[in-house]
Amino acid sequence: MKVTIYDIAEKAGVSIATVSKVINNKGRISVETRENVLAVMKELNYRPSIIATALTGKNTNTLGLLIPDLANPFFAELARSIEDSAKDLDYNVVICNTDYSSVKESEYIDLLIQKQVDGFILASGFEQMKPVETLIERNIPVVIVARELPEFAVMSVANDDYYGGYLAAQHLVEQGHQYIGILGRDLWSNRERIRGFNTYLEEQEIPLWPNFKYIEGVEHVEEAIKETRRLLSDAKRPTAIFACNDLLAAGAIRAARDLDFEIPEDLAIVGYDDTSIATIVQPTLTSVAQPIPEIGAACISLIVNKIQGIPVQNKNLKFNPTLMIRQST
Amino acid sequence: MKVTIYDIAEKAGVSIATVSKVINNKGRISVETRENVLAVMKELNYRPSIIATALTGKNTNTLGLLIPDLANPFFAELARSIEDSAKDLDYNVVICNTDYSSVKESEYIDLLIQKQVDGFILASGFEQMKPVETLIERNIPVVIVARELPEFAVMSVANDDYYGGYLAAQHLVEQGHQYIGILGRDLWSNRERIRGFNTYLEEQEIPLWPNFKYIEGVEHVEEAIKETRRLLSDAKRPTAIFACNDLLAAGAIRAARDLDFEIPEDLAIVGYDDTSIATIVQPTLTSVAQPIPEIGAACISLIVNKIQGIPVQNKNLKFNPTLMIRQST
DNA sequence: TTGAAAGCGTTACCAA
DNA sequence: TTGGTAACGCTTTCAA
Repeated sequence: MKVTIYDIAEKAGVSIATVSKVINNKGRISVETRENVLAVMKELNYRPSIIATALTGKNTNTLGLLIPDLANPFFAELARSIEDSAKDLDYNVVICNTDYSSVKESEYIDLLIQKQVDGFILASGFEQMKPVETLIERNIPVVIVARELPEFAVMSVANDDYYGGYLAAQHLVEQGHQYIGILGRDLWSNRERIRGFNTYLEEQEIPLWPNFKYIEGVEHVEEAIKETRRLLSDAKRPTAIFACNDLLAAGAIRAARDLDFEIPEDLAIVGYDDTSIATIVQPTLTSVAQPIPEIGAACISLIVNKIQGIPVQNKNLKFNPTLMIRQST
Repeated sequence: MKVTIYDIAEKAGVSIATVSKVINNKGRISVETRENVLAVMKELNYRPSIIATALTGKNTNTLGLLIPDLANPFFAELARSIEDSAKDLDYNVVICNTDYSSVKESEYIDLLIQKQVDGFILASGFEQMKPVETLIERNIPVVIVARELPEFAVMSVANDDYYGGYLAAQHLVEQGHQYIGILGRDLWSNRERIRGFNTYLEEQEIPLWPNFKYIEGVEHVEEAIKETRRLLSDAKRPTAIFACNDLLAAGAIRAARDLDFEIPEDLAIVGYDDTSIATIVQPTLTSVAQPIPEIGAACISLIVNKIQGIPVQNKNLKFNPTLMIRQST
């Protein structure tokens, strides 16, 4: 049923080798034969099997993307921008949700290796390094996005989390806040954000939040509500909150309003990622913006160059975040 | 570098045919040989190449998912639930954004056919039917999700849009509203939702909104803000708005508040999809809920059964939406 | 119970 | 400029 290179060869009265050459624009073929073959291909609506092609050692033009959770708007927007950029270069993306689970990370990597994807874009947490090492050992192109792995010589794309945290602190302090709560899960990128945040406070000789706790669990909004309640019920409550992503910030806003705190008068809030959430919440959310489309494009550009053997100068791209000031501060 | 069936065969001192049989649990193999081969496979960390397997006519265990826009939380959540369910059955999902573009729909379908995906889940608009017909003619499994194609004998999974619209109308009318604006793009599902909505109004002999216009453009929130402004500046302004998705509803909320309308006192708003947005906005949003996890699971179940040749009784699944009442009404 | 060999749709080398 | 053919890694049929 399916039309193969043999059908084309037969109908065009040439060998399959010749057909293969015109498909790939290789070798020397007379104009006539080429046009003839092309015509037959069009007539029969021929499409080479990528499967068969891949078996001979060529690429599958497929990339694996490991992401913690598509339902988190930041990752959805990142996945979207990666997919868009991939399409421009004729690549497809297999998206896998890991839920921050090391087991799933490892399973998916195994599976996608089996499927012979040309490269991996890792946006998952990877607190566990073994699967990534496997990739590197096997010399499979990898780009890490939204975090860094200084221990490895892998390509990476990220925003400068440290600087983003620094920006957030600076903004809040300039607004007169001294006592600032922090909301975030225990992830590499958040640790960086908090490190940048605290650095600014230290520079200003402002004491750090005394009983900071990382948030557990994946239900961002719910967790943030719970934790914000705790912070606000403190004897000496914070006048501002820095949330390590917009979802957490949305939870903080909700909790604050439930307790009849006015934002930003009684409590200022800064989020991170500047996703669509930031303009949907009320009041709109001041948030540290990552240039998501640029990040996505950079991932694809890095990995495709690597796949095609094109040397790149800078293998570790870092974009500057910017502070989007809105009503919440 | 890569370990193949030949390596296993050699090291185990058997033929590749034997190895293949133990891999697939076929034919009759002595316990000893089987265990020996298994041991060697484990030792060499052997993984069959899915590419090579596929070339022999077997499945790729990969599904194509065409979605209009991952950045829309409804589709992100749907994609996530589909991916989750797929993983449970050892399938991977290639996610493609179409931006509601017929050209992209068609390009992606072509490409994924070339890549020999085992089936397609179509959540994109498909106002243009040709690509879908191609799939059907080629006898490639397809399930349509979030809309129906009564013209075709394809499998489908959806919520009952007509009933969802009806529910929304009923709720608003019961709250005393008579003059209700509608926000929605011109899509099949929205036409159904609006049809259901209007049916209820007609049953109650309430006149329909006189100058209804479908919304254009993809920037949901922005478009909704613009259109809501228009509605609210009308001489006889609506007291309620039914938005065909939560993003539009969020835009309506923003526009209303910008104009100092109190919600729900001055303007009630009902959304659709009950995505995470509904509990993030302020006030929280009354929304017609689709059972997204069930819908995702149903898609995968239908298509995998079809792929594996397992007959299914009901090829067109319809889930009942439910109304989640919150602060906006 | 095991294995030889053909076949899946391509590519690429080497001859012609 | 063209074509024959081995090779890619696996499955499957048929013999042994």
